[in-house]
Amino acid sequence: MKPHAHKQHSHPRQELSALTNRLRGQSHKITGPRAAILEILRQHPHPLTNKEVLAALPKGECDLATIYRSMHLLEKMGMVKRFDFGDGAARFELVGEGDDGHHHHLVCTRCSEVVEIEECFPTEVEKRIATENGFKAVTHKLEFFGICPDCQ
Amino acid sequence: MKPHAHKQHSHPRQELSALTNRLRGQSHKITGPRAAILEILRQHPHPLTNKEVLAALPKGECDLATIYRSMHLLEKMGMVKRFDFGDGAARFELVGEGDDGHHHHLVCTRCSEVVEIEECFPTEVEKRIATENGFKAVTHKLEFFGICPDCQ
DNA sequence: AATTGATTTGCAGCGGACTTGCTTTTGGAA
DNA sequence: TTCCAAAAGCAAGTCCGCTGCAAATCAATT
Repeated sequence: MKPHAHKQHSHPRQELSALTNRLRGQSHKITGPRAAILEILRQHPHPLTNKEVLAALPKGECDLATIYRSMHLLEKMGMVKRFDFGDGAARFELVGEGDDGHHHHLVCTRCSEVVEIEECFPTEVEKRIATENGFKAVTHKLEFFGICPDCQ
Repeated sequence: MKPHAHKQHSHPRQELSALTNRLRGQSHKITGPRAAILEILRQHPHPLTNKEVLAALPKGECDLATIYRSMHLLEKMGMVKRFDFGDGAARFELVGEGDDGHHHHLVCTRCSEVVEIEECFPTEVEKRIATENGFKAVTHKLEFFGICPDCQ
């Protein structure tokens, strides 16, 4: 796996204070580990595994179990979005305020380079699929896989 | 998780002999466990986890490790297609002869009911995504999630 | 039909991702 | 400052999946 090169997220990088305020607003504590994790996510606007977050943290800063628990909290609060690239490790990305974070990626199957993708599955077709099958609250997970320019 | 109800696959159910012939044709042995696994897959034309296959087998018929190994073999031969519903367990489905097995599912997040979906991500858009980013051999994974009629 | 040898199986142990119970620490409100 | 609910650290445990090795087995050959 080579160093990640990514397209930037479309929404502006959030201030750390804005992020901690969102936490505080929900009556959660701003602890050292949580601030550190948010700062790492802020600095890497790309999907990161919990282990990658741990590695990016000043060592000894925080336990891996705490990262797992923090990600659950942030996910439940909608501050972070979970992605699955099919390699068995969940990845998390900061979500902009008021955004739902729904988007997709193009992932290189050789080097794991990740590109953010604007395109999405057509809403009308998804709605038709839902009603045809009587399902409610239908969403989708969609990721693209291929070989990046450097790996061809 | 209630009993699975599914739409039938569009391609006709294959004969077990046709399946074993495909194995034999690639100079693999037709062993008891392999025949039993193929028979289970044939009877359940829906994505099954390895543990579900084991449970469907007459008990003691075969070891879980053998199922893992057989699925790898069948996947490599293109006789089986791997799906990922995001719950941490891979699922496998028989693929028709000459088919690539590419299709998608609508999964109930409450009871895990699975419906096969005909629709697919527009090819032209996928091609555009590939060329715009310089990627080759681009495919996608796409699954839909929602609440099924019974669970609403 | 018996022989034989490479393939396959069963078993058991291992690794990685993720979770959880419990004790200690800590943020932040009173 | 005091105090306590919330959070962190640690360690053990769960679940999925993989692998090394000895024993079993398919199927080719005699």
